[in-house]
Amino acid sequence: MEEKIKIIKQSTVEVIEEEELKEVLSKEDPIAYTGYEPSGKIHLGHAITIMKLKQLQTLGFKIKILLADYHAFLNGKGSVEEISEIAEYNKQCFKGLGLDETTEYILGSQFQTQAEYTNNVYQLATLTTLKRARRSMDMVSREDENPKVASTIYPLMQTVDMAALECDIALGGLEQRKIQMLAREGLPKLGFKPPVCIHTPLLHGLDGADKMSSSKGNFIAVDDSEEEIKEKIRQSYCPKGEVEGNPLIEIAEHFVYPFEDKLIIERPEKFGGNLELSQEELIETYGQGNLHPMDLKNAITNYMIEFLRPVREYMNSQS
RNA sequence: CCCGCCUUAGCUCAAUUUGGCAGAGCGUUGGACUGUAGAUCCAAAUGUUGCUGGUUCAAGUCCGGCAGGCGGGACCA
Repeated sequence: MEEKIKIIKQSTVEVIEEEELKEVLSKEDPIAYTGYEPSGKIHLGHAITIMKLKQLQTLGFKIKILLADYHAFLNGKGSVEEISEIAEYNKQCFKGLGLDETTEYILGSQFQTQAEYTNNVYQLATLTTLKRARRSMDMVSREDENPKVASTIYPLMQTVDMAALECDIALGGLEQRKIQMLAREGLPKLGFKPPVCIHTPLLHGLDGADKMSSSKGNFIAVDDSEEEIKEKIRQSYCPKGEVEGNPLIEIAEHFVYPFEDKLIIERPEKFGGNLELSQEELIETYGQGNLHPMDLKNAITNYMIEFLRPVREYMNSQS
C-alpha cells in the first residue's frame, strides 16, 4: 500500500487527498479517468498524463479515457462532427503510447445529453456562481475576447462527468486544478463522492513558453517523424547553465529518467568526451554550465526518437 | 424592438480639419554572430480593409443594406 502510494505520487505535483487515496486503493476495481479535448496533435504534455495512467493500469486500475468532444465544442474548437473525427485519431495515439486493451475510450457526446446527466448539470448550475465557473476556466479556456456562456457550462459538465464515469481518481495536468477543485466542492452537493484528484506538472513549451500547447506549435507530437523531432529540438529554447524552465531538462526528467538510471551523452573528444549522468548529476552539471546545450539537445533527440518509435510504428500500421 | 459606436496583415493598432499608390510595432521566415536556442544586428514575406450594392476619374475613407461585436434605451402597468 505505502509502496503503491509512493509510485502514484512519483512526478506529480499533488494528490488531493492522500488519505482518500488509501481508501481507493483498498477498493476492488478502482477506476481512474482523464478527459482530453480532442486535439489536432497529441504532444508530450498529453503523454505525461498517459504515462501516469499506464502506471495506474499496472497497479490494477481500470482506465477510462474521456474523449471530450462536447467540451472541445463548447471551447470553440469546431463542430461536434469535426471534433469526433479528431477524437478517433487521438485514440490511436493513446493506444500507440501503450495503454492496454482494457482501456475504455468514451466519447463525451455518447452520454452527455442523457436526461439524468443534464439534470445534474442544471442542478450544479444553480449552485455555482458565474465568477467561480469563469475563474475555474482560467487555464483551460480558449482565448476569447467575447467569452461565451459555453465556457461556464464546461466545468459543470466536467464535474458531472466524474460522477457519470464513476471514477475514483481524476487525473489531469495542473491546468485542470481549478475545475477539479470546483468538482470536489460540487459533487457532494449532488450526492456524489468526489474523486481523488491527481495533478501532473505542465511541460514548458519548446520555445520556453509557460506551457506546451497544441495551439502554439511549441510541442513535440507523439507521432512526429524522426526529422521533425530533430528539427524541433534543434530549434528549442535552451539557455546554457539554466535548469529552471528549460524544456529539455524537463523532457529528460519526464521521459528519460523514469526508464533509465543514466542519460548517455555522446560528446566530441574536443569538448570533453562522452558522459553518463544520473538525474542529479545532470541537474548539477548542466546548472554549472559544464554541459553544452547542443550536447544535451543531441542526447535528448536520440532518446525521444526511440521513446516515440512505438507510437510512429503503431500509427503507420493503422494507416 | 429602438438608438449609438466598432470591424484594416497571424496579433495590437496607424492611414491629416477636407476621398488620391494601405503602413508601423510585435510575431513569422531567411541570413550574420555565437559550438544550441534566445538576445542583438541585417534582410524579406504577408492584405477580398467584415460582406454587399451605390456615388465618384478615383472609396479603408462618402451613402444604403446585411452580418458579427460592444454599450445604452425600451418592454417589465
